[in-house]
Amino acid sequence: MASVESETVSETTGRGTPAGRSTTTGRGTTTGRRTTGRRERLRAETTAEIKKVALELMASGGPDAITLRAIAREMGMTANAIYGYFATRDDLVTALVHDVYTALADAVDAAWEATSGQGPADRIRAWAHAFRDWSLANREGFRLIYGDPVPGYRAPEGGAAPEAARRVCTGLAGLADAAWPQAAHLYADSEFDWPDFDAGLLDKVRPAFPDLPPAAVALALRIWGHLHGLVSLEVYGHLRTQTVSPDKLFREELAAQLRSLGLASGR
Amino acid sequence: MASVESETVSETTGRGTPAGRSTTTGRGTTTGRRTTGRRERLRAETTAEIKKVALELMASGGPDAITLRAIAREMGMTANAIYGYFATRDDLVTALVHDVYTALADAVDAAWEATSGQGPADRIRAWAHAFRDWSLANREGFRLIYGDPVPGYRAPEGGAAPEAARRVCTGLAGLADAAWPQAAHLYADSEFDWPDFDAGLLDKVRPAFPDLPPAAVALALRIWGHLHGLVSLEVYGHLRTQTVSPDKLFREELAAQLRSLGLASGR
DNA sequence: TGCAGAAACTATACGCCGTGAAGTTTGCAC
DNA sequence: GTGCAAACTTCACGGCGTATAGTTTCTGCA
Repeated sequence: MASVESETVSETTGRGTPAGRSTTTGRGTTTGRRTTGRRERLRAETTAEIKKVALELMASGGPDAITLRAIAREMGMTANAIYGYFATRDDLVTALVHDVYTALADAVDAAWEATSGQGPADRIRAWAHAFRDWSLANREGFRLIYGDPVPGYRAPEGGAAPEAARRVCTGLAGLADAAWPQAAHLYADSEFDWPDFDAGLLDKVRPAFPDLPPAAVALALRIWGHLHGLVSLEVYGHLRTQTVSPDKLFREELAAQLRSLGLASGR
Repeated sequence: MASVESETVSETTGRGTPAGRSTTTGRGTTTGRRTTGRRERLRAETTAEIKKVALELMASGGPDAITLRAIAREMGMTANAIYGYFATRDDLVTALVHDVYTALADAVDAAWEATSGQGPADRIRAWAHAFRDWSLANREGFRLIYGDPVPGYRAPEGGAAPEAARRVCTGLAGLADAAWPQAAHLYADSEFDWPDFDAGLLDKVRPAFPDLPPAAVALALRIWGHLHGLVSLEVYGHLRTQTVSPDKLFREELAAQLRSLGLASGR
């Protein structure tokens, strides 16, 4: 189920000086412990609590419920106090997107690792089900990551989301890698070449899977699209107004996908 | 390009009596024209203008920019005046969702009709490209329909969206119908049965395509998922941080889809 | 033709929201 | 023990949806 916990910091400082930078590391007088660390520890704890409360609010009221004032209320603070930790509401949301996306990536990676001894079909099935299961168990998190997170939010250039997305895509490249021996011949006519992909993605994918051609990375992105589409329609409630068996649909999708990859649909 | 124009009414009345119901049709004194119609005409025009302004605001500032106050400002009115036409902001948004979704359905239907003489592969390609082209040309509309439209919006039970979605799904059933002669044998082991689908959907699909089995409807929904996923990732900017060629990806997706449907990929 | 009444609209107000500016407390470092 | 910065509060602004009440304008009928 991979609950969402946070460790990223990405903080800002109070007005005035650029702080969080208690330059000297003075020693405590009597305890022998670095007294310097205390404030920083409190700061880290408060930062973590802000994010924790924000995620709780999100879980119960959707991404829209993430408001500085509500968080502050919950923590017994003033809304403005949060500005000591995040320069702006969007910065907070960006940090949350990072944490939540990381939790998703952890969940699918774990499913992949857990099936390391099995065949490609079973591993791909496990990955895909982990993706869907996480998304349905964390619908609000899914909407935070992939939808319009919060009223006026605009993601920063190149921020947390693309980074985490690349991690997920690297996992998908692993699926393509596993399927490639059987599937390669189907994509011989792919027009993709390395320059078609983002450099940041290739930096992760090519070292991990040195033998994989561009066509396989394109395949990974297409699989991402398939899974994302079905899950997204389900999370946003568009699918349940058409069928009462979205899970059956997902399973048939997987079967068809595996078949079209040339993998025995076994099981 | 199928611009979004509106004709739905879905209005409410001012406080007090349930109006919009000028019961008697009195005749004008001198002109011979029914004077009764005047107010209703003005009313319809104002309703249309509200929606038009709302769509303009959405096009320029995203769904978030749809605020009663902004619309009123644009129209030289007070925000509260809008309550004479829509009981609530969500009602307005619901009307907009209906109009925009209808525009999307019109666009894909038109592409389908325009290729009525051609083979299934070409028709499916045309439909899919119309879907993507409309979505990219109306990104904000796509987000309005498929995302979280506006801060606190919750779609009404069974409202405009499922209805329009069913129309799109019926179009998709047309694709499945076109492909079915070649593709049927691939889905012989489908576990879908009629009760798995929403009755409202079947009411539209089964009369239109009497020979289509449940498996084909499931196929239609899966194709919807494929296309929606890729386009959704693209509209929300998740794809462009991984590849610079989302269009190439979409074309390869279509080629693979057609191949997996047993349709010659011929172009 | 005049008038009751309804429809359309405005004014005011409330409680939310993000955020800026300025003031106050607290605790660490010297 | 004193100075300074970090942490926090208070006050303020403008924007939001919307409820209530008041005002204008048009219409249908006597």
